Amino acid sequence: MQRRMTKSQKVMLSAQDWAEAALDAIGRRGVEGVAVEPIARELGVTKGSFYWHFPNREALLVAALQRWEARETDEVLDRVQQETDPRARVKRLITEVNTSKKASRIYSALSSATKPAFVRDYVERVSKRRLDFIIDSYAALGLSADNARRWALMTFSVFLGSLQIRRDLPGEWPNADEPAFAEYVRFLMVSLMPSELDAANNTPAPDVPEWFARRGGHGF
Amino acid sequence: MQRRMTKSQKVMLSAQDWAEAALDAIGRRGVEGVAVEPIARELGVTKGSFYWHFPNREALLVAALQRWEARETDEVLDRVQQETDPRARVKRLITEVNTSKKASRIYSALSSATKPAFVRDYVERVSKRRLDFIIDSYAALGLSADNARRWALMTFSVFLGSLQIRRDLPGEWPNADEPAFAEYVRFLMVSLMPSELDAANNTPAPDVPEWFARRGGHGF
DNA sequence: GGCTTTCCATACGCTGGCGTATTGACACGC
DNA sequence: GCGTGTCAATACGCCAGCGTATGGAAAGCC
Repeated sequence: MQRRMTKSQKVMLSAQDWAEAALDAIGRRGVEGVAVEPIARELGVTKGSFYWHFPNREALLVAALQRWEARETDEVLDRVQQETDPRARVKRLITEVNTSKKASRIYSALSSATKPAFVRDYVERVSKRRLDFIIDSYAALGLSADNARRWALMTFSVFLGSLQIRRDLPGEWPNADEPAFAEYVRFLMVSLMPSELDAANNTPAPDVPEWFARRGGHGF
Repeated sequence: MQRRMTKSQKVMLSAQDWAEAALDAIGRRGVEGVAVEPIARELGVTKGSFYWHFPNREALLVAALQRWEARETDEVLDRVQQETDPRARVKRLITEVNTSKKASRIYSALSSATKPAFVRDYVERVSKRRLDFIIDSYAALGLSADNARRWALMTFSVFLGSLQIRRDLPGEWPNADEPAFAEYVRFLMVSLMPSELDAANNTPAPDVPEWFARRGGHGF
């Protein structure tokens, strides 16, 4: 990628560069930390540059969010969607608990943001798209709609919770190179993957749903 | 609780009142939203009151965080700790996915906060205490240390993830009064509760860990 | 009823970030 | 080369929030 430059070899910034820097700032300082002048300093320019590319700060946030939404849907989901076998796809889904630290920080920063109201819309769309995709993946295993939904909610919860644990308690989470990590992922694999039995009788009896008898139901 | 008042029936604020208002502000506007003058307006006073009770804004944040840490440890954990039977305790733990919306908003706001560095210390302490408690609860079922840790990590992840889903996708989460909610909780109960078999043979074979054979191991 | 303590109001200066206006330096078409 | 368009620096006014200083009202003490 050849960047545009001036004759004196100084980099010319584009709106995309600003949007990317804003996304990075969201990950490091939160949405409130997306301030024009600090980002300009980080980019080595002044805000005179910014207000040529954008009308105001909100427009920068929108650009960053669009960039984020596109990445989270197109890239991440496509990466899993290439798995055609339903079971392999769900397995791939489970291993996604080990996503990049930067991506997870952006996600949770946006998730807890309140001030520009439209941020919540982006978060909601991305989250819903992810959840729906997971539901579809479980449905492809032969589960009923209700059961696919339950499994997907649990798997999505594990995914989101793992991101938070890795950030809040990095010492408690096994490193990707340790054997404990691979063991934990395999543990999740067993716990988050329904058995063929679940896929078979997925017409829940009114009193005893099929998932109830899965492992015997320990007397509750 | 009798509040102190002046003769003209005007409420006298205490430092605790400010800390509580700050905690509320964290839940509604995030840590950055803890601003002295806005909170003063909400409390119906001016910041002249605040700077009598506190030296500066950081002290207010510390007071709010101390209050939060005390509540999250003493209250919440004690509520579960009253269950003496190990199995009942884990079950009680799982139903805790349905905590108050306000508490969950505070937790995630603090979790994604970056600016005052000491916030992370409080979050880490509270999170670690929660996780350790869950680990102990699973260990009380007879699981080995490694297994208790795995189950606890998954359960804690589900708990944290559920909070986030309820906030980001409130429509996707079943309401507490719907039957779907009770069904989902029972589903979690089965999925997050190890079988007696797990508790029995918890000496992992080197090649085939015991959790591997739990449900047959679907060929990975 | 003075005196002190407690709690709050008011007024002020300061800083950081937003947005605008103006000017300037290249690059490019022609 | 000479306008014209592109990108950026500088200077300015504005506002919100922090922290300080000072004054003041009510209550308690004796």
